[in-house]
Amino acid sequence: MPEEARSGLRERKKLDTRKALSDAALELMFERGLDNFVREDVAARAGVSLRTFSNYFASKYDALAYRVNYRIRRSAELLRSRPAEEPLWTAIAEALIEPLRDDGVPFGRPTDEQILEVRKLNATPEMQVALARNTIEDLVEAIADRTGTDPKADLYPRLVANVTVGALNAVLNRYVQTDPSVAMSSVLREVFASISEGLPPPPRT
Amino acid sequence: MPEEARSGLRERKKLDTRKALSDAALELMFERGLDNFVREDVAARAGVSLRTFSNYFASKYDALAYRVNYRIRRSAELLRSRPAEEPLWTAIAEALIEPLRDDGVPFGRPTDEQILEVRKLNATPEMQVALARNTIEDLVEAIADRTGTDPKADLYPRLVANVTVGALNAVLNRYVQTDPSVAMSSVLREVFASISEGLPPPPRT
DNA sequence: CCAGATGATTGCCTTGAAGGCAACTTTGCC
DNA sequence: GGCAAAGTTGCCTTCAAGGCAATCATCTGG
Repeated sequence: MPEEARSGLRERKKLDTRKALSDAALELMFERGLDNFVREDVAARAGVSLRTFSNYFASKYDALAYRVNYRIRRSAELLRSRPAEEPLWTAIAEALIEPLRDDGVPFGRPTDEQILEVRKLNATPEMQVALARNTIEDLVEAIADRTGTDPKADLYPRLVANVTVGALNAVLNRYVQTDPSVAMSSVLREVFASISEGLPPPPRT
Repeated sequence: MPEEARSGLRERKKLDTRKALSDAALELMFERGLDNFVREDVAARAGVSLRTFSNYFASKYDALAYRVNYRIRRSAELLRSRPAEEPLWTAIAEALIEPLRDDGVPFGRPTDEQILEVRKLNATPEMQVALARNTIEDLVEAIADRTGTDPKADLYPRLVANVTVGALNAVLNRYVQTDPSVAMSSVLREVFASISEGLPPPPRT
């Protein structure tokens, strides 16, 4: 059972702490830059001990990746509730897009320096690890459910999940690296439509 | 200029050291298990200092990923020399397959325990990242060349490269997770054919 | 409502990773 | 042979990861 779904004071407090730690990490990154704060700073700002930080997140990057990972988990859920007759890649695209809408702008409109920090963050291998962790498996499960395949035995759901994450990474990389004048949602729709057509060679530039 | 292409005693020695470190890491993993050796052990076996290990590889996982990364770089080269009229995904599949043939069986036929170690290794996010690092860019360049797109400005080559790596990861995961009775090359051909058809939902089991 | 059980928080500690710096050694080249 | 460039090494500091046990908060059954 996912932590988000349970109730009770204890569970809610844990969730609050996790979110507080994640937010503190993001704030510190924006204030000081990615390399100018340590886990202890994050713990201090969230009002817990360093050891407690370790109980919640395996690394600074896990804390920074929390929001994104949360969104992808939500996307996996949403994928299950998309209409059954909807084409697979449309369902995947829409499931990925919806949590982006909800999230709004957590820290106000980003300044140029903030965008630069996010770009640096996304480029680090540690961040890539943090993003890969905890998300692929949820997607594999959801896709297996939807397509009636076996997540353990069949290659198919894992393949689709990997392709999905690969595509998402490409779009995110591109989004942060160039001027985000085009809305990410429309880029995502195009990309997944293109995948469902087999990614034919000459792109319409 | 890639390190592999240069000559001279100095360059050759560096290459030898790199390979010795990578091999030592793989041997140690098979002998002791993934979690039962440290970078210092690897350095000792390769006959260099720990500090030198750090000069060659950023992490234990980078050392373990060296062979695979080397193969992928070779695949990127091979992709450029595939016939121009060949469909893109066929060219990619064949370019990925060829280096696998050359490599043979580096450590003899793997035992069950060795397969288990490789499985554990491939499952770690650290390894997934080590695999993607240093290779994606080469693939992006090669794909951009082949498709006449701009690796900086266009989303297309990055998208295809990410999808390729994602698919390769899925196959590698599957390969070590189940009995490798089917040759990897034929699985790769099927997978990329399937991608070029848009990955239609019901897989032929 | 209370007392034991269960789970969370914390401090302490050990191990390992990462990488800057300067001394020293090897290779390349004239 | 000898100088310059590049590779290797030891030493060092900082940070990360996580086991263990004590303490504290929440939960649950009587």
